[in-house]
Amino acid sequence: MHIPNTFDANCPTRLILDRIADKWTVLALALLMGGPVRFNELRRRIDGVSQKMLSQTLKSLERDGLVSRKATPTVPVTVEYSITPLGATLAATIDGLRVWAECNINDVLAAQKRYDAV
Amino acid sequence: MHIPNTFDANCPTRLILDRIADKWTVLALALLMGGPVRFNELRRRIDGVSQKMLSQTLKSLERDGLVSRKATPTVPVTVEYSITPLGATLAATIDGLRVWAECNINDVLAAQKRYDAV
DNA sequence: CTGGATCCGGTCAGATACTG
DNA sequence: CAGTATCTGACCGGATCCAG
Repeated sequence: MHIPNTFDANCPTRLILDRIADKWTVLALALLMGGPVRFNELRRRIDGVSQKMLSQTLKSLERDGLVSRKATPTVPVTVEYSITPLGATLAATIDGLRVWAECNINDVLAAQKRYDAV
Repeated sequence: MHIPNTFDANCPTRLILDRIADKWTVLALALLMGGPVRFNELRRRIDGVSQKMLSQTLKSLERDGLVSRKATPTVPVTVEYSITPLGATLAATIDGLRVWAECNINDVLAAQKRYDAV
């Protein structure tokens, strides 16, 4: 398995990337790795996400089979989102990105500073 | 090292994600893993990218210290983009995503089909 | 060949209000 | 609590033209 030398508009990589390459998706998946979380709880934990965006993000994740939604008809209703086995494998991959970010953020910021100084 | 339970608007993860969470960035990085590539060559290999978007993407990547740009003053000028050591570590991480995509695209598509059928 | 500058239509995302 | 509906301004990205 090695890197292709072209990326066709609808190769698997592009199809997946077009779907998950937004920050909310990645953040939601990462948080759900810790166990089931309810809607508003998720909203609180992801700083700056609007309820509209979170709603859309979760719906897409559910459609892709990466997250499952369970509503219990209490009053008021409570909804729990949890990661699916498939989603968990993706989240594990994505977590590598988070780790990279935490390890290398300083190098990136330094590079930006150097670049902007010119 | 474990997953945080909140994502602050300017935590490292968010800062990095806000920068690289677009398809062009990821695809360009992946392609540059194979060695230096020139502008138009890159353009051809990434199906559908406009020169404007590619230009912007490469400039951002250069600013972040992930890619280096080398112009040789031939006539006409030729410009070669190559990945930096820092960029290579990110690309390796990102490649995990590409691999995941290729392995699981069918499961995702099947899930979508199931979801849409309802 | 490798871009920058500009214009412009479409989409996205925030704000707000409302529902079960 | 967990969303949906609508409206609107901002931004993105494509097309085109131009320059070094």
